[in-house]
Amino acid sequence: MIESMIDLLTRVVLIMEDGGSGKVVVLVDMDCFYVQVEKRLHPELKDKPCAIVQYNKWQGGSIIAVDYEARKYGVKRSLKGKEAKEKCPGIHLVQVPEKRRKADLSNYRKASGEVMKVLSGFTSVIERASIDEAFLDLTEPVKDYINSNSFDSLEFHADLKSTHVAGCNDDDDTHKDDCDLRISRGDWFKSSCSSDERVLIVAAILVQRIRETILNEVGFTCSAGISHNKMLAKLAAGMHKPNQQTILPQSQVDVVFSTTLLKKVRHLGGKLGEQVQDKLKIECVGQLQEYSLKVLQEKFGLKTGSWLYELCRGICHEKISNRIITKSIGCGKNFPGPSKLKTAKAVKYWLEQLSRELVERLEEDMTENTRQAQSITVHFLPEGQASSVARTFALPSYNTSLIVNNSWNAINKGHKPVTNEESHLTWTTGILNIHLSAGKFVQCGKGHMKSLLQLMSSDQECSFVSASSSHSSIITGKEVTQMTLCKEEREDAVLTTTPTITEQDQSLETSSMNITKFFTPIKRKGSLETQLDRNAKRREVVLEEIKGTLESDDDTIIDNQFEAVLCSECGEEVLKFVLEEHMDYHFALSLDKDSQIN
DNA sequence: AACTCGGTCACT
DNA sequence: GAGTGACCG
Repeated sequence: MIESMIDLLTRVVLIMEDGGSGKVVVLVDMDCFYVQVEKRLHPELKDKPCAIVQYNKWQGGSIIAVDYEARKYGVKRSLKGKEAKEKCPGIHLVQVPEKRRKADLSNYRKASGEVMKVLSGFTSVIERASIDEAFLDLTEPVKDYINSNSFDSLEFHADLKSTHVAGCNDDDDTHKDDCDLRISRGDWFKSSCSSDERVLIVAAILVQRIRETILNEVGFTCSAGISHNKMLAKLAAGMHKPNQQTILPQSQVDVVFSTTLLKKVRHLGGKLGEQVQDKLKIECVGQLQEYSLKVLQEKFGLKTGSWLYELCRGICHEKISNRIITKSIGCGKNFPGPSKLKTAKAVKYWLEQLSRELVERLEEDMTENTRQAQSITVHFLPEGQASSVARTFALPSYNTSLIVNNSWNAINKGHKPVTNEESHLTWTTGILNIHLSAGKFVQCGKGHMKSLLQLMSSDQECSFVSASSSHSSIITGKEVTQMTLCKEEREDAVLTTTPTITEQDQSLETSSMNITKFFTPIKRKGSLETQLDRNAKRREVVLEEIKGTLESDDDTIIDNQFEAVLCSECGEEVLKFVLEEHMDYHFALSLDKDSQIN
């Protein structure tokens, strides 16, 4: 009786101390990720100011990533390469690889996968939040760590030099020492820390271990935020970068929020944040505490109101989903201003390029994740319209022509040509953007991969599916009886297929496995690729491409492809296996000429 | 004559 | 379920 009361009281205190979450949540954020990926590939760039640009013909290209050396000079995302050179003359601008005349981000996606794989060795709950960020739920690993260690043996002298505690003003030298000493000596356990801080400091020891492992196994540094929910973890991660980590305990929320700008909080960086700022005439998150729940709900709606009310007190109920692969795979391209697509020929050309990239990525995805996309959405932005239009159609098989034709029908439908000059149409208005996105993945049933691969590679007639046709016909189709819907979709499934155990289910490790990982980090086979491995892989990729082009496995034909021929257009010597791409280039040039004439 | 090219989620 | 739009970097 007494014991259960004490237990209850303890739980109440715990709830008060951690804002009611009862959880340990971490955000791992790779430092200027694209730059690190390129520097791993080109080690000579290490220690030099660097930025990554997409394309470079116009104003030196658009910057999409900047390292910390170059940031000192004021170089930032969305500047042009040219502007970066002006601010930082010594900067090295690395171009994103191009394939089929468009930016190709697959190097970065693959590197992201390497990181996610390392993370999955430490906890069973991971949410890939973007290509370079993941949330981890370390609640169980922290518990396990504490339970299986007497605190005498715990690493009181753990190297936590790169760990900060938010709210202790680290820029102020007097306070800085206090924070660092408390952690490095381990005094925290004996006295001054609340229980929530203690839990977070144990988490910090684990996160330090995770970050070291990422560095050792895949060669990237990252920063991390350690707190009780996603909002606080994300905020904390941004406080000390690069290659550092920050604890944000519930006890420091008020101090931190008194100076944290509204727009720095996740989801408040856009229009909503502006609205809140304007309607309430406030600048910092903490000031939201002065408003009652009722007032906030009146001004911003029931849901957003209560979200804001809790948010400014450090409370956030956003769930951490357990997913390290994406729910959709897409690719797109802008055709701004003069490069807008004005003819059917041009639109079809780019649909072909985008479809080829998409199918290539979907096929890799099927091999890696044993799942198949069931639908495609084509987004396009007609000139003069404020926003893009989206049309969805079924994807019964990974077939480029099917995607091109259905997309073309969708785009052409509300977009009537005004003239018809010889073989190509001219529109009054152009297309400024096209994006293709595949989704609605279903898991492939085990033991049926072979038949699926055959289905995929078989040279079947392109079966047209009108934009309006329901995808239920696919769901009732034969091939789907061999699959189960993806994990997250299963609850909604009306299908009566036999449930199979998915890869995802199997990858879920028990917490007892996690603890093993923390004590004796296991070197994962294959997680650290050698340069040799990478080269071998690249050769494979090239060979696969050639095979794909030829639709043949004959090695002698492949050998012939390394012969050079003279291009009829420009007279240059071109290897046979890149001839198709080379002719694509001339075709693209001719499209450009067309658009200048029109 | 241009903040790309990805992604996720909420609302209707 | 489809389409639009907000938000992130």
